Amino acid sequence: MKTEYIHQKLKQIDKKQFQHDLITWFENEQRDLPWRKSQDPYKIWISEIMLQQTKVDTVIPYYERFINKFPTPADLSSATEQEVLKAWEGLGYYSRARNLQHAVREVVSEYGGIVPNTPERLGSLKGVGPYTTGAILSIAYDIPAPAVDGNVMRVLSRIFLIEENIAKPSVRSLFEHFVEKLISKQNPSSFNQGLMELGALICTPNSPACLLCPVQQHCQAFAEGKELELPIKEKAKKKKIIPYTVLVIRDDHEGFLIEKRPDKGLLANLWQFPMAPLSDIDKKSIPHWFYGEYGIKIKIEKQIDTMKHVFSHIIWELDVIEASIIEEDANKMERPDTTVVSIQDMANFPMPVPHQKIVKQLQ
DNA sequence: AAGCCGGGGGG
DNA sequence: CCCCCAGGCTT
Repeated sequence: MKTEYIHQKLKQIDKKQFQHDLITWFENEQRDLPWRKSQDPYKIWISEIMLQQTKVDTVIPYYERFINKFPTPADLSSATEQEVLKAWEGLGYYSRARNLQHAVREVVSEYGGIVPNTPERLGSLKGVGPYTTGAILSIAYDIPAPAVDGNVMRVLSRIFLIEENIAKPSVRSLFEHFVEKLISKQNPSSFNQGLMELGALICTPNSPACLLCPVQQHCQAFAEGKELELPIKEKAKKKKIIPYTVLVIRDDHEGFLIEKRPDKGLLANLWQFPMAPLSDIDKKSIPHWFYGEYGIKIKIEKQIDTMKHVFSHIIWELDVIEASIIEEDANKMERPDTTVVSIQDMANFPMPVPHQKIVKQLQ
């Protein structure tokens, strides 16, 4: 049934002509991007992980710094996790960085530092899913494998007028079967990158430049004036708002109290100023709450700022206040994951963006 | 299949 | 304010 559907759709375009039009356009019009200067599988890999859910312009400076700091798998393998997180600071989805280092260590120990070139070995590495597997195979190794991301699904849903909900995992698999049939065996790298580049430059979500499109004559959505109706996608759910009071606590020697977040979940292993959950406690009872949690008596000095930070699924509403230490109870065990550092030394600790902003204000 | 996981930019 | 993302892991 599915194969019949794909076959039916594919019959409606001239495959060879489509490949030629797409590849020729890509090779003439592609952007000059740092990861396109080499075919080094390690560098392609780094770029593909960074590009997950992240725009090209954001990635470029991170990629340059990262490759500079960790030029080879061996370099990344021997770094500390905090170094890697610091290099990733601000990029988001920090599990990407942890998984990447874990996988690179496996490549060094199991494959002599050579990135594997089979879908099975590549796809079993941590953080390397179906998309990244196909991207590395095709771009670094010239192997015809589908690399289907949101861009590719948007482009192909328009070209073939596919009215399936692209948010469903089963539909991504449908698109992979499509690309397996459609991909150029001679030049899978330019074919895959061409689809993605087209999605980034021409076949954009809200205002596609169909009049400039190199594959316009193949596009069924354009022919029927439906390009703005595709792809079909379910609406995102509402984000839950979570209020916190952020405590910027000074000691008597220009030091500030920061803590390491848990090693799982949101912003794992990053550092932050302590945060009191306002949904659990009353604002007036913050010093009492803090004494219970940290064993340190504090006094609220003044409000510094309020800020809102939007994540993929929640929203932090932050009330930032300054506090001072009244008295420290030496009998109470200090939390192992807290430390007192100067503003200057804080630069060595990876912190979430809203906390980076607080640091910047304190300077 | 659904939830979790960041951050920035555009309209 | 809304929307858009060059995905993968966990449950």
